[in-house]
Amino acid sequence: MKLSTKGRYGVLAMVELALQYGDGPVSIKEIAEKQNFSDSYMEQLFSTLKNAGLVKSLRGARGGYILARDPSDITVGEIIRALEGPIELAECIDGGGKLTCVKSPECVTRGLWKDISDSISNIIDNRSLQDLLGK
Amino acid sequence: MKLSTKGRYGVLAMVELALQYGDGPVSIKEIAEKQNFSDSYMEQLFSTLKNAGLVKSLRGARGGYILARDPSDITVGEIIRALEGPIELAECIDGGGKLTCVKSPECVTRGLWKDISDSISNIIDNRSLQDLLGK
DNA sequence: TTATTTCCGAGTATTCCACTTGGATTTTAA
DNA sequence: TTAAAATCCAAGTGGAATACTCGGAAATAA
Repeated sequence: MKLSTKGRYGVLAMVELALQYGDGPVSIKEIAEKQNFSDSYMEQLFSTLKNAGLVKSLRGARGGYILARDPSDITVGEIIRALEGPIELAECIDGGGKLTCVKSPECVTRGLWKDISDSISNIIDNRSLQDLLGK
Repeated sequence: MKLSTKGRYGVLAMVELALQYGDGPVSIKEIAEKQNFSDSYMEQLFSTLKNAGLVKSLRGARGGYILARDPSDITVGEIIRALEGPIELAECIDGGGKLTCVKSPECVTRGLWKDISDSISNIIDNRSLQDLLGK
């Protein structure tokens, strides 16, 4: 059970933006070099982050990205969900119409997966970028 | 971030064994039919579960599998770890020699991944098969 | 006007998942 | 003794997802 690179790279990239918050835009190239990521891959992640409203972009030379809100106001949960989709260990809960769990009502593991998802959410939704840098 | 079918099927299969604990061996065919899984795929999972010491097998006609211990003494954590490997969201912690996280000491996200892993472990290591059936 | 940057859509190599296949062996029951 | 039922074992496979790359177009600062 592992997070994909999207989530991991994404959080680290956002940390980089948080570090330079208030100092103008940071380019993908700079972030990619610092963290040793592929910059064309980073582009994709930032496109997603932008659509999610977590960053703003400035095009052209000297352009780049800045956080859309204060680092204390952006949680890890928002970043991860934007890049990886919702936190659900099994798709037995909400109605995707999948036949995976027809017997969802009587399923004994359903509560288990929900408890785990909730506990993950509880952590990531209560940790901001500021928290990661801070204490 | 989703659990693979190994973990999900595995826990459900073990629940099936727990339900019939004390009534002699249960065959893969029976479990697969009940849960609507592929039985040849189930075979693989049970092979792993057996190597992990969670089930015992009885070969030949009228054979099958039984839990190696009491349902109250087998945790969901043991099952999931046997089938899915260790719970680690990123491989920055223990020394696999991977170059992924050379700067592990100063990595700000390291504590985050660890906190999440710990909270997952806390749930799955404290929930037994008995718990799943019971209350 | 040229460098630099984001933007966008598509393509691709590799890995992983979720199985399947084809047997060999063990045991029970007729 | 033989047939059926079951585990055991190793390998193969198709499809999907991951982790990228590539080729431009558009915007902006110097």
